Amino acid sequence: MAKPEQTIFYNIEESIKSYRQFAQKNINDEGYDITIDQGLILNIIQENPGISQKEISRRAFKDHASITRIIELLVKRDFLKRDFNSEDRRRFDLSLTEFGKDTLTKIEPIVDLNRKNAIEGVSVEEMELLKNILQKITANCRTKG
Amino acid sequence: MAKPEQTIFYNIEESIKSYRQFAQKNINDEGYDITIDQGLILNIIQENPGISQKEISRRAFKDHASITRIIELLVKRDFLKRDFNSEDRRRFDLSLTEFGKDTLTKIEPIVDLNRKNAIEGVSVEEMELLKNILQKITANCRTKG
DNA sequence: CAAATATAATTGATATATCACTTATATGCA
DNA sequence: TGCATATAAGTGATATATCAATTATATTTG
Repeated sequence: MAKPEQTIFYNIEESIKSYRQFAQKNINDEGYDITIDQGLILNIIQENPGISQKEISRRAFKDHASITRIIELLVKRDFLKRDFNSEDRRRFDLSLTEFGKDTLTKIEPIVDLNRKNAIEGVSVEEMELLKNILQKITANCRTKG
Repeated sequence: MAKPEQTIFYNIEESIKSYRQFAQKNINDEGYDITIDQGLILNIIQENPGISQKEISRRAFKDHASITRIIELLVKRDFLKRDFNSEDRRRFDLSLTEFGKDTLTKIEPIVDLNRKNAIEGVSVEEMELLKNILQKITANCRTKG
């Protein structure tokens, strides 16, 4: 087997883990007790009123079981409100609480800055290339899987 | 906040998750009950006799607590043998059992094929570019973190 | 040498990932 | 209408990630 360190998958893992660590640290350092995944889910819900958990799971690229549990936590921590959907009783209406909205508003600039800092020195063309290649890999894994 | 789906980090997450899913499925389909992380750790140990858990954690880009637990599992499942190190009693000597060696030998061609298939259609130049850009992102996150 | 410090590994707590299975409800079709 | 099937979400089991604190041992230094 080729040495794992020499494969591109190692670099991909390394970069995304570095980013997650970096992003989480900057949020914690500002005094917010929320994970980047939780923030991501809050953002998706706020931007897509009426969204189903299934659709959140697709957008966040997470398993629906994970979404169930993250939402549970978000409700427990009072970031999120969950009401039954009157039209489809299998579903729930998710909405941010005032505290959730407030927190999201405050962490958004941190998240934006994190992203900006992480890609500093990478040109627009490089970003396009990077995106295209990654999408090619994703497509390979999906079609062959 | 910019839409998460439009950031490069989304593409990175998407590609690495697709790859992991694809790779794991192909190993399971061949009848092996081992995770790709466990296989990775076995490979690192086999290729680096006498390696410490600390060093494994650095190479596998995993937290040392994760390594402790993965190794625990590998021992429990009889893939790995763990003896006290006579020179430094804080450390352990890790080595693959016959079953571990055998399993690794058998999954290696699958792993190689997985990697090959996942990057099909990506040129050598593109791979170099991809690697360089990812390393730039990693470096940004580390130096700014 | 003894105390301070550093290092290797473990543990506990919490969060997330993934799979398979289940439950509840909705929808489509005979 | 009534049953088969599809869909939304939850649950249980297991694996992994991360942080902080702890334990055991080694090394450094006064």
